Amino acid sequence: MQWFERSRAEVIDLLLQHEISPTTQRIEIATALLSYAQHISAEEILNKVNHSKTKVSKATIYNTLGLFVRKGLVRELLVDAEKVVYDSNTTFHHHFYNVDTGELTDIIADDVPLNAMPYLPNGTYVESVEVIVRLRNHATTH
Amino acid sequence: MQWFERSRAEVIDLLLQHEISPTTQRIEIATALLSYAQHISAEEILNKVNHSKTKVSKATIYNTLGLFVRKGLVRELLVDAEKVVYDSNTTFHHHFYNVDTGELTDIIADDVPLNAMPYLPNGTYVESVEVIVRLRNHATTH
DNA sequence: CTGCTTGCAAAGGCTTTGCAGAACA
DNA sequence: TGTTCTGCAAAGCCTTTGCAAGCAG
Repeated sequence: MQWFERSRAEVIDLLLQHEISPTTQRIEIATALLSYAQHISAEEILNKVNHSKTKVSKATIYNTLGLFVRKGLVRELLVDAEKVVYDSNTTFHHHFYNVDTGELTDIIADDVPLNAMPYLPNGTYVESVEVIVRLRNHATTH
Repeated sequence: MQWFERSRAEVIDLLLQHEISPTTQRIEIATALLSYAQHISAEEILNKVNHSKTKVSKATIYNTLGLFVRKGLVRELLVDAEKVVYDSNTTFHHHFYNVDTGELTDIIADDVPLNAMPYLPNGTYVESVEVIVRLRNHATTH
């Protein structure tokens, strides 16, 4: 699945749809998040944004990411003990994580029949489902 | 699924089975891990162990946990951006994580038909699969 | 002896916080 | 002018590392 670099107007629209006032910094960060690189870490956003005209501080990056997650604009994804990435694709899908290369790719949900949700504890409902399939490369002739 | 407090001999055996030399500290840590509280964090282990006779340093806890994971004695489980827990149940199963209470419970794998693994990237094999179903409590009358 | 283990304390890396100034309505 | 937002620097937290002492074979 590919993403497009969104137009400024599109990004602003998306922010508004999620009840986020579209400040310059937030537009910048959202644009980075929504660009073709779907899975992006806080640090990568920091780099990406600060290569553009608008500079954004670390504090603002982190605060804004937290805000975006709370507002449902992006999904927080735990791939590694020490690695959180943000996923701009909020549709229901899962992930391959290649431990050897660090590569993270989507699995469209329909490919993984995960419909049965039996025995839900009483009084609870499902907020989200996270499936991470950890891959390794086959040992090959070196 | 319930676990038993293992006998010292059992724990040593388990360590040996995983090619881990059973030092005093490792036995202590393994016992904590294998006790009824299946999902336990580094900090909880630290507390648990240091309430026993044998004190173990933080450094050793972390090093030992790393060792155990590498040797396949326990499974590292990412529940929260900032929370890693260790799961002494290494059989194939998944987890409910109640965001409201922090409670973490098992889903036996058979209850979630997750057999299809289509479109595996070329040259890779599945190392592990992690499914976390995030739950919330239904809003009720207060 | 020689190598593996442990533990202390320091270093590290990422994230959050406090607070003052800037931007916006 | 009041509220929201931003950014700097400091603080915090969990985890790792360096290194010396301890222990085991």
